[in-house]
Amino acid sequence: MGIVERKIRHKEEVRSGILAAAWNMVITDGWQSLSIRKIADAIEYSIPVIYNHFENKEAILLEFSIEGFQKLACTLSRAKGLHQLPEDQLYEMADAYWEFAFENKEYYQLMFGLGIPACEMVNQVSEMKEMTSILISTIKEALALAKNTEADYFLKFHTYWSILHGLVSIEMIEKDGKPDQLKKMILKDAMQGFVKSLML
Amino acid sequence: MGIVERKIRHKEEVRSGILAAAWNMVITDGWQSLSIRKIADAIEYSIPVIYNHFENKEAILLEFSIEGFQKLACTLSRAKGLHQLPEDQLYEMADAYWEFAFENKEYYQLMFGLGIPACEMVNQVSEMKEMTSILISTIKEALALAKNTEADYFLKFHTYWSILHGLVSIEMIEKDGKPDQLKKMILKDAMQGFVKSLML
DNA sequence: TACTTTTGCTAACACTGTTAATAATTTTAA
DNA sequence: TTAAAATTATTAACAGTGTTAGCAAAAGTA
Repeated sequence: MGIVERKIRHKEEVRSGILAAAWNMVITDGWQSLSIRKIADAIEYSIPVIYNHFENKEAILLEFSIEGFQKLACTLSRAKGLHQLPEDQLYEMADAYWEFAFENKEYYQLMFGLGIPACEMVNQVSEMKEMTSILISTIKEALALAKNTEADYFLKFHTYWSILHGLVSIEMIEKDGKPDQLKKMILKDAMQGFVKSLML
Repeated sequence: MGIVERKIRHKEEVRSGILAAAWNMVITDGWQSLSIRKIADAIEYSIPVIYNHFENKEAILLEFSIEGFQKLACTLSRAKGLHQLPEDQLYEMADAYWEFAFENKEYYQLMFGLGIPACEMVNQVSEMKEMTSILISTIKEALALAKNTEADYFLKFHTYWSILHGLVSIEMIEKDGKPDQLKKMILKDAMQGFVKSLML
């Protein structure tokens, strides 16, 4: 008697229906506008049904976040397989990482809690340009000896800031705070690498 | 007649009272739990009064965001002033940037929309470790020739990932998307610098 | 057919940001 | 001093949000 099978099949249909509806809304209007009520509306079930499949809203987000990390891990693995030399692998993986992030913006933003509150704001903040100009002028001075174009400065500035912002972001995401001494070492190491690469 | 002066003084008192109450709540319970109602409650005024001073909730956040960027720009400027050589300035500024971010977590998180939705999640995602291990193993292989400790791998991995995550984050924050070609150049430049620094 | 279990729904709770209409107060003018 | 005007603050509501207790309906079992 495949009755029980039909039941769990139906249950999974509803479950994937929830995810599909949710994903549809995310693609259309972003993570911010995802709501339980709208999902319930889309799947034509009442609200509490959703709570039979997911403990809460965050559980749905977690589902997508896991999916995102799976995809990313897979992408990196494939990229690595294209080369033998670790250097080449690092280039390829960086490329793949970057590509993934922008071809799967929704995933990436969810995975790393990105640009949700300040997204619309940061660009209005003129004070940010002040900060930017301090950084970029120092980069210029650091590269003054060699012959560099304006584009070079821009690239180096971006790298410099990205290292900092990336270090900070990842550190803040991680729950278990590292010892201060280790944190300092991470920063120092990253900066030494950058400055070395600046001086050719 | 200082009547009008008293009025605008009072108005500014209310305004700064709103900000003070808001900041207090942010320090205590984070950005997520900031609410107009709670602010109104704290300053012992009704809700609409807040809308006489700020257009909406985001405007209050914007106020703090601007404050944050001002502080950061000031901090960087002071750090730069401590040295003459641009290399030293870059080190010092990186240090100051880092220090600022973690001594003003609330500011930094707001400024760059950080770790809000996924903060509690990312650490639960075991799939992230899969991605991490791919990266770290490749770093290991890249450094295999020289004699390195486990700590060295860890540091390089952090730098590598931070560059990527930082680049992506900043790119996503910025409203005006750069041309794809330029994006590619930014990534390439950052990666070349990193790999160069890897090879001493 | 009667009982039990699963399943789904209604309705509510406790919140959120925002605003229209109204009352109270204060300032200005007669 | 009194009446009109302008400012200021309030109440009450709208339109949302996530979440859940209690109840009705359907389905499976005896």
